[in-house]
Amino acid sequence: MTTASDAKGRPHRAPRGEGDRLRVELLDAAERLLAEKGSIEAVSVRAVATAVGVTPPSIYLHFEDKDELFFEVCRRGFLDFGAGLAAALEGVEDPVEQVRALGRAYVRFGLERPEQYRILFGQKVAIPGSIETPDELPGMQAFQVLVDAIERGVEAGAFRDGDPVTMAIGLWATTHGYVTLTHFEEDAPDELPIGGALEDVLDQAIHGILA
Amino acid sequence: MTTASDAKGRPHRAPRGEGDRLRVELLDAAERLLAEKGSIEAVSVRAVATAVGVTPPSIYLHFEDKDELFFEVCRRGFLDFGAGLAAALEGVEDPVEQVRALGRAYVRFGLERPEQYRILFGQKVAIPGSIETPDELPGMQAFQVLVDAIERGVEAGAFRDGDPVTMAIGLWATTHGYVTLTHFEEDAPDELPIGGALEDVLDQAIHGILA
DNA sequence: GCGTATAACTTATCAGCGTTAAGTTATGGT
DNA sequence: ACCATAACTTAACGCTGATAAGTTATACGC
Repeated sequence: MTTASDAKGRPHRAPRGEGDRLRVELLDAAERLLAEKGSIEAVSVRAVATAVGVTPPSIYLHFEDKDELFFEVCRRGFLDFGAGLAAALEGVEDPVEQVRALGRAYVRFGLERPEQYRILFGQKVAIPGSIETPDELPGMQAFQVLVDAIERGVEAGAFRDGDPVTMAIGLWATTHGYVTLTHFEEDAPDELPIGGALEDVLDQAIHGILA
Repeated sequence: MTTASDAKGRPHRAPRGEGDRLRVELLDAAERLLAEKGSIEAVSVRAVATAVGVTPPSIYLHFEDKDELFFEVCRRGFLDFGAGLAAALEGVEDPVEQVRALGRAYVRFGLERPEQYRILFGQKVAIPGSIETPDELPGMQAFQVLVDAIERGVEAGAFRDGDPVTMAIGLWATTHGYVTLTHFEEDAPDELPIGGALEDVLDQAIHGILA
């Protein structure tokens, strides 16, 4: 077992210029293990390393530390999320309905992928020093999509005349809170009637910013 | 140092029936250290033990494990939370203003004690098996306070004619989401303009359920 | 006031964690 | 064919949460 292949026959050493191959494999493994275990603390650096057939210190050739590794995992996950939101806008013309569609898409993502959502939004992820502007923060573009939709609604006279960013914060807070509470409900011993209230909750939130 | 007193001269062994004295001291120390360090992971069992002048294994005579210790810390904190909500209602007659006051009190707690809030509402600590009904879940009574306030508002004709529980869910989701997002903002390198939007967000949410 | 059961706490130790320093080996340009 | 070095390993550090086994002080029955 001193020679270089794991169970899948993978040679341990990548060719010269392609050290990043291991980097990607580490991210894939970390993402998978994270979905399995459900929390960052439950996924050890050692587990990630052995999952791809490599020793733990190799990770530190590609990531500053464990935090950076999992931050990167989350950043990748946010790309899916953003894509889902963007897709929700397609074919919807009315700005109010666009906002409603975004809310539904947001909640759908949160409920269909609870583990991933919890990691992205519900858990404290250390932010590496390499990130300096808010634009680089994962999820920020997704927020901007919402702000833009509201802005269109304001210009169209559908929403009240106010700061779109503030309205977006309120809506984001509502949907995020709804998702989190539904997660909590699922973990709770008996259930609150939260799960079925989405449409009403969205109605209320949107009604709150109508003109 | 084999004999039994720490820096404060505290004898290490409690009298016969009063083993719970150490339990309380451990909870106090854990709460203080949690506030200092800002996260559970940063507070080791060893640190809690030595803070009260005791060895680490002593903790396990009073708590199942580290999770239970810190869940208990938060459960105590929740008594303050409930009291804060109740206090927020005092002197406020108008149901709409009562709901607004509850929202403010909720957010205030979430922002002043972020770690405690994260543990209680963020489902970061496993719920001990000893809890069996929702009523025992921390925060459930607080939710009922909100439902009752809304119900009064509905009866007074101030809020729309609908299910108070559904409206409460929407408002709870909004405040909870607002708190969570503000936590996220504080961890971020630069800031979103979330922190100062509370009053507007509350306005929107309440406006959404007005008659 | 003595004996003794046991509550209250300690000693010693475990396996696992994230991380680092130093060593090794395969690779590709010259 | 050489050799600089990218890519990875070996070995180890100090820390963590946790447990099993040992010790000591206390309070109650007699």
